[in-house]
Amino acid sequence: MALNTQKRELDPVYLERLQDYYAEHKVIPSYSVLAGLWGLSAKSWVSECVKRFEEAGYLDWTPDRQLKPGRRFFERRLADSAVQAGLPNPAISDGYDLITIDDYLVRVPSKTSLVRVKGDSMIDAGIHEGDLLVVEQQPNANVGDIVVAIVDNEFTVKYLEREKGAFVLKPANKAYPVIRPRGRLEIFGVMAGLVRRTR
Amino acid sequence: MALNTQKRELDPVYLERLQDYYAEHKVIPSYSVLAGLWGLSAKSWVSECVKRFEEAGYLDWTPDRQLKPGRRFFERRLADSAVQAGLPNPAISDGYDLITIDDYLVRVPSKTSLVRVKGDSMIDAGIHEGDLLVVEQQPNANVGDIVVAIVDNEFTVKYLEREKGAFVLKPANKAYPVIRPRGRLEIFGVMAGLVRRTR
DNA sequence: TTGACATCAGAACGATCGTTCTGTAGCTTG
DNA sequence: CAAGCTACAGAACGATCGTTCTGATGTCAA
Repeated sequence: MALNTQKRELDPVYLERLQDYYAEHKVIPSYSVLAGLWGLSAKSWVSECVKRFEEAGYLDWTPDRQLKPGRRFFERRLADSAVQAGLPNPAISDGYDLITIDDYLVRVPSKTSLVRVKGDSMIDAGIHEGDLLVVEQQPNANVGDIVVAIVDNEFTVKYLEREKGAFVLKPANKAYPVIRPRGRLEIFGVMAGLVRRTR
Repeated sequence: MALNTQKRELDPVYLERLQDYYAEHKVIPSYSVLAGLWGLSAKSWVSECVKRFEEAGYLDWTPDRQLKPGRRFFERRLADSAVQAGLPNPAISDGYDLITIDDYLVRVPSKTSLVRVKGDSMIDAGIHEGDLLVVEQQPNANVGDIVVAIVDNEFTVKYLEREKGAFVLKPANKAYPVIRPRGRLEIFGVMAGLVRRTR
């Protein structure tokens, strides 16, 4: 039926099953479990299939030779503006990798927090009330960054700017005043991203 | 130094190291690798620590008794507006509100796609160029929804509105015209959320 | 019909796995 | 200062790991 453009085919169903398993357990199973998952009863054949997925970039190995997801494993079709007919076939997709949303936003898990936005003082920066701000915790920031600062024992999200040698916090909404902190400005972290749920 | 309110402490540094390892490899390593990661040289002690993380919900086991991330493994601290002194200790914190970003945004993985936003036609809805739109694929939508429609073989993000009995696509930017599709309006999906990365 | 090749099954094997047991050093508590 | 606990190290052990080899079956082109 299908033309054998490659010398070797790899079964997209196998990949889907593995991805579903991973989605549930967040872990790549052992070869014996894989055999059950794929309906095979020979580990040797599992080994062969794993090699193909490895060559195709769907699986990889840690430095300690543990099986792990490869670069293309998390590809969720990033639908681009040009639309081809119907839904794209992820197994043949060429090109791009988009990973999980979490990975997209979080670089250092241990230093990343989420802050829920209150008020509309940053509305002109596209930051709405109720949005979740992805914040990388760090004690200092650069001018122009959107920072989460601690003012009067509360979080506040503002642009960090410099004014006459002193740091000030500028809202992105003309209805709000610039905050000129007396004394030291305590910075909780820098905005690294934003998450909004609309349904 | 620290009061031993719990009979057993678990080292938050261990968890952070493991989370960072997982962020890099997407896999929980073996006990020997964990020993290296944590600077221990006895697997017996690794086993003990793993048990504590398991009891705390940070680690878990697959049905096949493989170690996997637990329910709290991906939790990120949702910092609320009221700030307590200093940084919260994620390992001992109680009363937290922790969520995972993927779960927050994606309800039905198999029907969820990401679409990168082009242009500023929805700027007044806080949707910027370059943002990733979380889209739940479905062929129809309600009036007022923000939809991703297919017009002239391209994705376009607009409000779905009704005008004289016909569906129209309204931008959230006065500089753009309302789109009145001739014939059937093809809807790719409905916006379920938004993701923006700013660094 | 006969190779050539791909797809699987099954078994053997050394390596590595996680568990468990014993031992020790340091700190607390009484 | 003795008892008890925590925090580790080290070794032994059976279970399981992934690799590799042999062989059966199916398909397809020559």
